[in-house]
Amino acid sequence: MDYSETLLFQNVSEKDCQRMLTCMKAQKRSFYAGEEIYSFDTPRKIVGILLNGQAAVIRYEYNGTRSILENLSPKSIFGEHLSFVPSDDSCIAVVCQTDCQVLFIDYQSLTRTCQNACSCHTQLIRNLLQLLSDKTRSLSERVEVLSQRSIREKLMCYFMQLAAGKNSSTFELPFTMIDFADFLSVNRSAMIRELGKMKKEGLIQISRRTVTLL
Amino acid sequence: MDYSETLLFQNVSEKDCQRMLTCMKAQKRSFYAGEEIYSFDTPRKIVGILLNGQAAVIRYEYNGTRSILENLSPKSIFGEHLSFVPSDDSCIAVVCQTDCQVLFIDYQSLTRTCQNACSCHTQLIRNLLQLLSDKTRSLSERVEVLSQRSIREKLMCYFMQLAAGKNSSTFELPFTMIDFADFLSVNRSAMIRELGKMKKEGLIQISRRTVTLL
DNA sequence: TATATTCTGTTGCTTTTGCAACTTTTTTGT
DNA sequence: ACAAAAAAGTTGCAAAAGCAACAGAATATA
Repeated sequence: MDYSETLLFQNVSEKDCQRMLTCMKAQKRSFYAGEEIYSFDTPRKIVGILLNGQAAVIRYEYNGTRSILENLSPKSIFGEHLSFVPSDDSCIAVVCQTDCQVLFIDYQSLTRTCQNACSCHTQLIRNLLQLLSDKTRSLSERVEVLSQRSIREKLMCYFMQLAAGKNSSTFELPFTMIDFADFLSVNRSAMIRELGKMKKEGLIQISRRTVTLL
Repeated sequence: MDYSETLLFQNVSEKDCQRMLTCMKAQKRSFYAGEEIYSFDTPRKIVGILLNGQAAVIRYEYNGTRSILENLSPKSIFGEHLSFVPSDDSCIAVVCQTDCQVLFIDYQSLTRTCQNACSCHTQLIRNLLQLLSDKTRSLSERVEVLSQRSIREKLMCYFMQLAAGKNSSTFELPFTMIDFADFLSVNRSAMIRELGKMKKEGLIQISRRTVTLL
């Protein structure tokens, strides 16, 4: 794998990159679809970077409710330092939806210049800044959707984000309907009912996972 | 003002600090309670750092709905690069709730080493990393609250965050009831009704803005 | 200190959402 | 190509949340 292709090692030579990976106790691991990648219940001082595949931060409430807190695409970063705190009656984990590969890095050695003082570490921190800034942005988008009051408003808000992202009024939903409802934190059948109404009212077109805003 | 007291200029000498502030076209501005500090409608390539006072990121929907997307305490960072995208039927702004002071910095010169190549710039980026990591964490907490399904669950989730933050089961709400409802994205009277029920059921004690978890 | 304004808390009614149980369609695995 | 499993979609009913119009309390202002 060419690590310099990942955002984190952007503008770092492959050679420096390998040296730093050792220095930072980096581990690459592969997971099968459905496997748990990371649990926030037993937090470790590491960050994970999704190299490829699709994953999600999921909260399982003990009453059976499931919520998708965050949808992770390749190059997303996650870890205890950056994220969620499980409560007494829930557990939170990163679960992969497709097979995927993850790079785990020790957070301390990532943010602090090591004794070997690799000059390229500065570049690394700059890259990390970019990753975090992206994460902030995606979490803000998430807050925008979830702070909408009705199911219809949540749907429209998210659709507009997807449309803006693709720069097109037609786009694909990255979820099954089940996951989509858990992502919006609403009841699945109520959501499908609302989608039906919006379709009938001529607000959207939707077939399978393809949506068009009208 | 001693800038080295702000998180951003932590471990930077006052002298270096002043030099960099010039280099990064930093501006300190004061605002009165209720004033708009920053609007996401006409985004500028700057970040703001709240030096003191209380502010909030607020979305005004044209149908009259108001939502508090984020609550900003001193040392919080905000700006176009990190945050919210207003839609066609809403506008988003940072509004201060008390008098406050804000430091505005050009984002480009903050993240890129300038020609003068101040050695201390590395420290600055490290500090910025910390600010962003804090922001990520607070946004994640926000997502956790908003992804709760019922008003009661939202209330309890937020109360537990406040309790964890103060390390005490008694804490103060940082809002009026009106703002609190807008923060949880729920109807005010429904929220107060629910608080009443929770009190009656012995889940919490509440008088004015002081809450105790039982 | 009187008056206006904002905030808090109540209540009945309406609308939306959630829930459960079900059928139909699609996907997966052998 | 078939069976089994998972996902998508429907519906009636129940529960929760929203809304509007209040009254009383607290706060600000003149």
